[in-house]
Amino acid sequence: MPKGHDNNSLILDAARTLFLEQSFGAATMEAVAAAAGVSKTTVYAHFRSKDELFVAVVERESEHQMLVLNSSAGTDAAAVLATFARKAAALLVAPSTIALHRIVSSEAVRAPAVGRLFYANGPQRLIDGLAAYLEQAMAGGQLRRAPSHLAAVQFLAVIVGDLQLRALHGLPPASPSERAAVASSGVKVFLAAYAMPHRGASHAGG
Amino acid sequence: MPKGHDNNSLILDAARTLFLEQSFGAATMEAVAAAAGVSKTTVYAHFRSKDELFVAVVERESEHQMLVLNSSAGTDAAAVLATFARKAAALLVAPSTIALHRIVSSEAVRAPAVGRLFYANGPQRLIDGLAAYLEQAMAGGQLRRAPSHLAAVQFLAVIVGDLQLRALHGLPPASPSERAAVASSGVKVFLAAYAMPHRGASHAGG
DNA sequence: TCTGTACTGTACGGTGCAGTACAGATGCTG
DNA sequence: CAGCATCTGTACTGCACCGTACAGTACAGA
Repeated sequence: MPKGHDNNSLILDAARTLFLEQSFGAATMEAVAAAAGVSKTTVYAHFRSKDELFVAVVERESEHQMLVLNSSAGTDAAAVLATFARKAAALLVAPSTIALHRIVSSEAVRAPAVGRLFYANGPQRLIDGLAAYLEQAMAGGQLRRAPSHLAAVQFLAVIVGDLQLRALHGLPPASPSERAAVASSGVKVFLAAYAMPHRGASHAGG
Repeated sequence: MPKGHDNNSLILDAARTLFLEQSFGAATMEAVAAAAGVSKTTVYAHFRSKDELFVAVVERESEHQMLVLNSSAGTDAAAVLATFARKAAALLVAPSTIALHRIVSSEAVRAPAVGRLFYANGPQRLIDGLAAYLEQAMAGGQLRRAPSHLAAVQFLAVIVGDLQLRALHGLPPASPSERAAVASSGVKVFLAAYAMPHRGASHAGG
């Protein structure tokens, strides 16, 4: 019965909420049990330790960090990227994303495996997905040929700017319009380097 | 006597080391005292609480996150930026920088003031310094006119790519040559958007 | 009705840590 | 030497939390 209403899911949901709202250290197992409407004993019946519960939460949660770009192969790359940029910027500074980054990076010292797990399931996939699209756009002559992985990383970096860092440190969140402005300006910078030149050229990329 | 050998400094140094190596939570006051070669009572004579000690460490430490770009006004902007990029990339992924980001972002939930303190003394200053230089280069006709603060943010973002994020999550550190490659490619992307066009144009920024 | 499984609620052991109390040592100054 | 500030070492309080034990309950199926 992989429904999503069994105690296992209830516990995971409760743990997710508390870990993200507070931190791994500040959230107690008793609070998790209470939030799940379950006894502490039951929590330990499902997860052998707090660490194991943490790993389960991170594993499930980091997969929400994905974003599909429905390329529709023929469409104008600039338009596709602009849309993607807005969505990606919103995702990268979303409260749950920020909270996840916080707790994972903080626990990454104690448990390096958690850090790798998160990065591989979250950011890495996002980058790879984007890189695949860029590769295709390069092959289709819409973008200049260049290492696609590096280009993907640069794209994501330039469209968020410092917004993610600011959010991580608890600075007041950027308004959606500010986010859109940063994302849009970032796309222009990216395209200045990677769009096919109509006339003269100056190359960019690794 | 603002020398740096009084117990106050010894305690700050010890706390810095332990907080950065482990975390705020994992470092105990007894360990701080021991590392400083001082009794726990003395630690409390200098700092009223662990939190106060933490703030003092963050305040002192975040100022090391600075970087001066000796512009020499006339020099080629591309060269200045390339040099700066290498140094900045190294700084941004340096172990102590990463560790500081980790603990601050993690404690920013509990104590938002610490997050703001760190950001203002560290990243913000770096951005502002770079923005001032860009402004000057724009005025001098070396770079296209554009909002300098946004450009500075984009510059820093694109020259580190995902290296800082990877480091935060404990992924194996990038080699100096990889860092240099990412930084150098980032500079090219930045200049593609912000260098003065020699012929035709497509604008970026804003 | 018997049995197995999953859960509840509470109480407790063990541990680790922040912060304090206190008695004594050390050293500086007049 | 007297007086004062600062430091040491140790022992202590108080507390929070992880993880477990245990006695009892709900319920499904044979």
